[in-house]
Amino acid sequence: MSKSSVVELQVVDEAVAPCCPPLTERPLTAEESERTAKMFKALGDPVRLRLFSLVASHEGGEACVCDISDVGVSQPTVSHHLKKLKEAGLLASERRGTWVYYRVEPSVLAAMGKLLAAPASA
Amino acid sequence: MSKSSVVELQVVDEAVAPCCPPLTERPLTAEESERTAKMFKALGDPVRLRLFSLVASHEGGEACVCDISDVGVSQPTVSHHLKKLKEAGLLASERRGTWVYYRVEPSVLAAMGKLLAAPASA
DNA sequence: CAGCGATATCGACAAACGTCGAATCAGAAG
DNA sequence: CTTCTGATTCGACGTTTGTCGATATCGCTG
Repeated sequence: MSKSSVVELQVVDEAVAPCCPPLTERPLTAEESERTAKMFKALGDPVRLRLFSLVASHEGGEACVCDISDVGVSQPTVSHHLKKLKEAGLLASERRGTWVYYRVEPSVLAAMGKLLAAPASA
Repeated sequence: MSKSSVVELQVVDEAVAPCCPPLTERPLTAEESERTAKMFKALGDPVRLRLFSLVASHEGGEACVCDISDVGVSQPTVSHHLKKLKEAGLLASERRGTWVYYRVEPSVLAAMGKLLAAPASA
């Protein structure tokens, strides 16, 4: 409705929570699992994982949809997957004129990395 | 084809490959995405993620099925999910007498952690 | 061998998912 | 205002997934 609101980079902040000690440290509660699994599930599709890596590795940490649409599926499907990644809290989107840019939510990447961090050695 | 010499804990070695530079470094190829997404997908279910964390955090790095079966689903379902985790290369199983023990495939944990490692965020 | 407890497999079913083409929305440009 | 291009939404479809109860397998033990 509003032509340009204050919020450009909107995310589902519910999923961005600092959830999770390392998996090797203590078992996750049912609730933690529920929340965290959504992120893993979001990366559990080949096309989405590829889109995510395309955004993550793009210069400036963001990428226009038009730059990452060549992943072998139709454009509506790309849009659908980007939406899923956004809903999982992994990506944020911003419209700039004609194009829409996606960028990685950095805190989430760090959180997931920490989650999988191995205790150095056995 | 398996590179392992002394295999007592059998895994699907296809998925254990060292696949993957950090996601922020360069876009994954279609093939890399296909392979890596399977691991994320395996952790993309709440019950499976919980089972995995239960095994990962258990003393000795392994757990008997009987110790981790209380996750709110039926016993066949637990078995089904453990199989999925095994097929994804995340867990290995070993039968010792009456009980079956599962343990985390350590190299895979490290690989996934590296994959999500953030570039120190400037 | 018969029985028992622990896991795994099977078969079925509802729900969720990935995909597409068609239609719609949002800015930019004539 | 009309048109054009980029992106999202909609509706439909076949496939995959998570779950269960019933059944089978494996090892131990009497």
